[in-house]
Amino acid sequence: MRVRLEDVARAASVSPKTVSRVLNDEANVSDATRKRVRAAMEAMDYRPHPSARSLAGNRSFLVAMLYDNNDNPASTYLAEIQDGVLEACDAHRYSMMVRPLRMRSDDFIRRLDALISDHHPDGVVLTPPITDYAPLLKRLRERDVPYASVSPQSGGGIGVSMDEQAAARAIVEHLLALGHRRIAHVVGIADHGASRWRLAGYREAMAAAGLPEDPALVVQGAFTFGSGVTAARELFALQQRPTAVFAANDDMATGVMWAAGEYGLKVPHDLSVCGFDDTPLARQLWPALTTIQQPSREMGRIAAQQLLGVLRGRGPGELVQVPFALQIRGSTARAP
Amino acid sequence: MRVRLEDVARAASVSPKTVSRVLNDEANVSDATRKRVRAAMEAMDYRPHPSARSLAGNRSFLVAMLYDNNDNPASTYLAEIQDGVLEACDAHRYSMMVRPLRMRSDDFIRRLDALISDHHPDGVVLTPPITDYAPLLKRLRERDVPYASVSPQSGGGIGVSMDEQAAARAIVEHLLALGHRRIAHVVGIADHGASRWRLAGYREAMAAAGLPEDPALVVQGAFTFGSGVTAARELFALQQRPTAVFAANDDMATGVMWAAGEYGLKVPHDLSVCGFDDTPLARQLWPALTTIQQPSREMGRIAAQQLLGVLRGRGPGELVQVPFALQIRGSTARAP
DNA sequence: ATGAAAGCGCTAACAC
DNA sequence: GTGTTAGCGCTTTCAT
Repeated sequence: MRVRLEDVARAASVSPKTVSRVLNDEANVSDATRKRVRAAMEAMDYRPHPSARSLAGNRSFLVAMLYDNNDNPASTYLAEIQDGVLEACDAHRYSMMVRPLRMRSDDFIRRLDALISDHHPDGVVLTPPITDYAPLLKRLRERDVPYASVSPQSGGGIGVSMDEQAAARAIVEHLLALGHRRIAHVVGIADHGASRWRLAGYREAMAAAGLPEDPALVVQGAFTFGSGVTAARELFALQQRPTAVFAANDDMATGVMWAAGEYGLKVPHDLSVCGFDDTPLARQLWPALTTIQQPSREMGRIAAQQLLGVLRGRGPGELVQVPFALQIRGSTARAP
Repeated sequence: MRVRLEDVARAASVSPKTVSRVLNDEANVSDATRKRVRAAMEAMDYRPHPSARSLAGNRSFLVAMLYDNNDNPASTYLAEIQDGVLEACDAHRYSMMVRPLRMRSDDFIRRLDALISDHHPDGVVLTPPITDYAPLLKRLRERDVPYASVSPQSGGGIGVSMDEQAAARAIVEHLLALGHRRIAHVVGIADHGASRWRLAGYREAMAAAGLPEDPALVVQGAFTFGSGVTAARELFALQQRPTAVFAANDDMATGVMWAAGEYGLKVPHDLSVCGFDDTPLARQLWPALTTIQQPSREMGRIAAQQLLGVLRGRGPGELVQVPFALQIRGSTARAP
């Protein structure tokens, strides 16, 4: 039969309430008692019943991870974040649920409300791009649901972020160091923070090198392979082709490499290409892709840790900054 | 304030128990009453409290999806399955949790036990390769936890499967039709069902074409890009090189294409390459990869539906077979 | 076909 | 520092 809190209490010769206190790391239990209760729990392999706990305590020990499955980033990226979040939740014996939501759908808020009413998560972790969706944030605050964000655009909340602008700058500086001057940039979906930062980093590096911005070299993409192909065709049709292309993510960079093949351009001999994210794909291409590595798994873990800190009453939480790593591979070489 | 079952009962002028009956689709409620109660629920936007429900009813309305995050398949594959499972769970107002587990770890069963004791899932969905891990299945049966499998090797249980052997046969027949005779196969991780079926299909097609098996043309891989590269190098070093390579998944096929580049072999002119799974990568390579498309998302949904059918007392469930689709792309062409 | 009473396993509020 | 009492919101069992 199931071991209940009451059984532990009897075994440790204390009241149920005391066992509850120990279980929840509350104060006002003497060290001796605490130890005795812990031993009893251990010996009996006691597992608190989550439903009883949440019913009585009015908290669910549940964290929901929200993501956009419409114009979402690469599935690898999300999978890694998810693993990180899960890891942190496990460590604190919280459970996690995942919720795909469509930001561009008009019943977004209704679905969010349903999630909250149906499952009562104690908090949520937000992943890009919904990290910056104002109506969502507003609703979460209205309903008093704490949240932590992965790579938010604004700095107000808690969670984790990476200096994407500095990373973009670093990758463009790498191209500049290889002697490239006509460097193009393929932009991501307009309102995503990722797109803005990477574009800003590109501009900053170009300006610092004394290169005036050539609007023809900045083309719009949409984070997909196909949009990379289209953007690259536009670039290759120019009178003065770029000698290097920095795409705002690896998928678009792959599209650029594909289009290069169509145009008979050899990468990296005729054209250097680089991306952003370091998806597994980046290593599998031939030549392998120069890109920026994000510690996605760790970012997921950190965001969840910040949220859990708040839920467990361990202070207000913060926005943690993580480092990036420039991965130089075969797709970039000296300018022709 | 929260609307409770009792409030609905009052509004519909019935007892709480009757509302409960309606909520759970039980018998012994007159149509008129049922309708009235439903209307009241709707009007008040009633949401049953999941914890109260599971505490009193001794069921969690929770489905756990188990996967191996050690030698797991591509993350895209799992992400799609996950989305499908989630879709089915949502439709029946079950919640879903995901659990990475390491099959090759000695505390596997302990972790499984912890999952069951801590979260009390009403059932679990198993994904390859843990679908076939005997100790796991045994423990689930011992603890009376119903499960449904995605692509199990043995036919006893419920879930969903695809005729992978027929698919492998089809892809090899495609190569044969292009005039290839020296067709190599890169095998996946030995004990995975996927590896066995795909190898069996290869053999079957070759035998049917009257080609004796050449052991040198069957090399071991491990489902990873790197293992595809290694396997291909082995093949290209042969006196008589193959003119086509069928790799047991897309990642390995990508490795084969990479190695072909190293050896100066043009795909598909000098060498045809095909894979299995139709990951997004397959379309992004250049040339794009001929492969087998699995309806992963739908498979996840179907597996979950079968499980939910059992949990909801809707009969015993079955092992549903789904069709595959041969995707012919640029990586395969007439034999040189 | 419907209802009354009891209780699932835990925690909140309040004693002491 | 510890215990007592009364629920949390639902389902069970057993009446009727």
